[in-house]
Amino acid sequence: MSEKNKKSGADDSLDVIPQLSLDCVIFGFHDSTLKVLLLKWKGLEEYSLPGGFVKQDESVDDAAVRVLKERTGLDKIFLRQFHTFGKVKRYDNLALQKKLSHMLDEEVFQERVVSIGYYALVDYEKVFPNPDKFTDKCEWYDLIDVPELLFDHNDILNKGLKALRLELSFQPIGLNLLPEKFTMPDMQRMYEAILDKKIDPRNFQKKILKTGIVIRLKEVKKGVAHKSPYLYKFDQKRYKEVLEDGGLFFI
Amino acid sequence: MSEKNKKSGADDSLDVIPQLSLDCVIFGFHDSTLKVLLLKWKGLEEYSLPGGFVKQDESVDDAAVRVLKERTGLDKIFLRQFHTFGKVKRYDNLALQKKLSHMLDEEVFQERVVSIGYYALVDYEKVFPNPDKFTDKCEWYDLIDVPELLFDHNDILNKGLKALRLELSFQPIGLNLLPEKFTMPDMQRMYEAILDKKIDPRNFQKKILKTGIVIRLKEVKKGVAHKSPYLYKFDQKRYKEVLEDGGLFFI
DNA sequence: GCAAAAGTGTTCAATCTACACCCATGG
DNA sequence: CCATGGGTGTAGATTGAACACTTTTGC
Repeated sequence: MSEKNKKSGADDSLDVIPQLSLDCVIFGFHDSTLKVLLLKWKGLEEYSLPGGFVKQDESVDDAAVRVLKERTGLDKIFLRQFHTFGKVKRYDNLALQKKLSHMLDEEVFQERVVSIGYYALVDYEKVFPNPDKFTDKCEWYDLIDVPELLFDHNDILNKGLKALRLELSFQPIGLNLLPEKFTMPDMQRMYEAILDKKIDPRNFQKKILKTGIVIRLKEVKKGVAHKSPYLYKFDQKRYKEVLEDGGLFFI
Repeated sequence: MSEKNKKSGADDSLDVIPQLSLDCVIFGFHDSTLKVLLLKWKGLEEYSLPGGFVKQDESVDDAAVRVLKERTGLDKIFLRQFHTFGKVKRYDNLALQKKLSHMLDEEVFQERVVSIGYYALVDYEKVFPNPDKFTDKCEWYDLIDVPELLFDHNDILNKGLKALRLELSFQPIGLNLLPEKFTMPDMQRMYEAILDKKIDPRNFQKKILKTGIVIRLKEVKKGVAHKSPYLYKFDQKRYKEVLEDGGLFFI
């Protein structure tokens, strides 16, 4: 969605930085799988990442927070800038122009746009997807089901996923991706979904507990079939310490 | 140097992306210390990182290569984008305007600029520092001697250094920072300079040799006092493999 | 009572860390 | 010949990987 332009809009669009956008890869976690939030464009069968332009009086980070809030209703979430995409031709302008001519002016396609990529980790349950004026659907997709996206958004998504996986290796993750109370298997499934590989539950638990980022509660999760698992919550103080120390730990 | 603008220049400047610049933290290595290339501005006692704007018909990466080539004469070097700096006020516009009013138009300071940070690792011996039209000196500085820089360039420098240190932890480094033939102590001193810590020479050698990225030559370095050290060169094929595999190795 | 997921400990291998002495060279 | 930096191996500690059985629950 980032490829709108100051010439295309009307009211809210004269005060943005031209030729510079941002795009967000918004990850959520549900049913043991990693999901991404995609927007379906009006009148098209095609999808893109949520994105937008940077206003003259807001920082790029704030713009990302705004886009995220607009699309998911969430703020105070985990958001990381991971790369800026600056190729001259980030997509086939001509083909795109045909597809989008019903809602964007011609000039939009004459100017290249540099886009700053962010990824976010959000609590799937708390998100209320909310399309914008160019799009009519805003939906979660399983990573493996992600279709071909508009612009170079498949590249952005892949690079964002790579950055997330790398970051996972030396920073704690989960505070914004899991619900407040969660079980150890929940957390393990999150790691497995992100890394796309199986992890041994004994070794996993040992590692996580050693970091001290989680606290076991006195409750167990009831109402599930089979043995009731313990509930945990994050020790936010410790979590932040580990984040800042870069307390390298690998899964 | 990135804060010039299409309005400030004359000939070469109308075809750049407005409000978007790039800045390069150029690291070199000499006398066991890590150096950074800084530019001194004409008529001022102040310094900045080398930087520039992105032309409409070049990619951001190409623009960084160009800036690097202009300032150092080098190409085919190691260059990495590490962060995009997008605060609204990246520096004190008013103070800066006073300092630079003799060579930049007033409007330059009215528009904020977002800057993409790159760091480069170059062979100190092969660089011919070359100031640009805003600057009259282009010199290497020891990291610890870096003065207060213009704009937010101290921030950019620090973040670039941090990114380099992190990258050092899981990627081979040195191909562009050391001369073609080097000794194991040379390489160790490079790591020590970058990480700013002492490393045990036996453990260091073991680790480096295990990765296979260097090949011991049949020659030794002559003409130095004390025992002649062996010379090594990089096994470039293996080096690139390890780079791509992200063959995590820690020092 | 049975099917399915949760919980838990040990062993072995690999890796990391710490550490000290002899050697070769130029001066 | 001596001062200086280069070269090298081992032992102990730590960490990582592999692995299986018992428990609890809902149905």
